[in-house]
Amino acid sequence: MKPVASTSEQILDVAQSLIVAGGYNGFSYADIADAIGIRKASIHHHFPTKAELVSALVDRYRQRTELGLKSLREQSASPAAQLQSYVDFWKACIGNASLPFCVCAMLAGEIPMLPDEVASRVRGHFHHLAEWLTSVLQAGAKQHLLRLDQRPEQEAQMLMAAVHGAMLSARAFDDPGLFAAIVEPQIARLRAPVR
Amino acid sequence: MKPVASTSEQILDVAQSLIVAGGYNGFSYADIADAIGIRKASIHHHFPTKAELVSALVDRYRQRTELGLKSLREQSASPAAQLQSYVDFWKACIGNASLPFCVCAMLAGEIPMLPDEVASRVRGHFHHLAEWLTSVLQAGAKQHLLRLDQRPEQEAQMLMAAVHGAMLSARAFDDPGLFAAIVEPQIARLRAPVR
DNA sequence: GTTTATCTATCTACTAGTAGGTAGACACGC
DNA sequence: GCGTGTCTACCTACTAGTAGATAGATAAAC
Repeated sequence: MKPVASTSEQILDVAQSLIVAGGYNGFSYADIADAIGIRKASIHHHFPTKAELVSALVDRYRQRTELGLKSLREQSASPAAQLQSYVDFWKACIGNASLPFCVCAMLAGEIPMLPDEVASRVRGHFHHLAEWLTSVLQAGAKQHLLRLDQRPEQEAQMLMAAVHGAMLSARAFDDPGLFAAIVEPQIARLRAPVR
Repeated sequence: MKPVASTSEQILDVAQSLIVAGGYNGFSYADIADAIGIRKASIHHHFPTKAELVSALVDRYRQRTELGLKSLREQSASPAAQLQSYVDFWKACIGNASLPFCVCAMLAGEIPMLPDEVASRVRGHFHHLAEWLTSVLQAGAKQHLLRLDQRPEQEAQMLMAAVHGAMLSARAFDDPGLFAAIVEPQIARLRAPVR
């Protein structure tokens, strides 16, 4: 039996799925209130302003991501396996529609009109993810398990863009399988043995 | 001297730049009215509903894209040069901040909550772009000027995702140069002579 | 052990402002 | 005169956010 989530966690859960569907301006306090059966004012008790709510959401999202990526590095044997696990995570999310888009990718598109406190957190997530990918690629190259055509930082950026672009295409073409079709060859290219 | 644009064109111009900044829910009739110095009601005269306005905008955007891509195929010598010109177009847009994001890429992220008439048009743009890229890649492969690791349709999807992902990263990292840094190696990979 | 005070989470009811959209009048050009 | 475009003035629904009340839990004071 899963313990009942606290109200503030429930609020963040609903807000997350609404943001994934429609971005920062795509949901309202009323939407959340209706979804979990409380009043709008109760949400303001937990998160006084919308900017604070979304900031808290991004903080939680980043904390979970950091935890996930860290345990990935500890559990997965090789850098190649780590990359694959990262991609597999999103493949599963998009496949079963549980989290069919990265919250921060969604928000990043709206950066020009996001409250500063939210925008800077979204940028933080991008920087963190880029660093993680860079270090994995670097380790793989050092062990001669991955073949990089570019500097690790640049390969990391390319991979990240591929992942986010693939999420968008999967949505635009309404084809979850498209995500893997786009991302897998990129991984395969890195994994290919030195020729 | 550039002729003064018609009111409805001005409305679409402003709407486009507002959507590029914040998506479908990131602008209002009032924003447009303020920007071009007319009243909200006048906008409703030209575009009765918001869904119609954005639909017209996407139609115009697609028409311009089709024209641009068609003339690209006619003017540019080789398929490789055509790909490069396509990428250079976006490089310039992002560099001088004139159109630092594809309208349809922005809207595609919000597809789950877009009005149907808008969503289907956005999907149409994605399909059209994928077809154009596919045919260019196919021609390049036939002439042995491009080296494809995957089927042309799949290479087209990969390139498209790279372009959209690169737009997002350029925005998230607030670094226009990042777009080229991500996309150029992908083009270079295709252009590389057969080994 | 009862009283008093404080804290937490919720509620109802409200605010000012904004959303998209409408009705009807006015002016201009063909 | 009729169509086109713009205006003022308005509408209803919804926005984020606030005020103030209530109920229950916790804890300190006597």
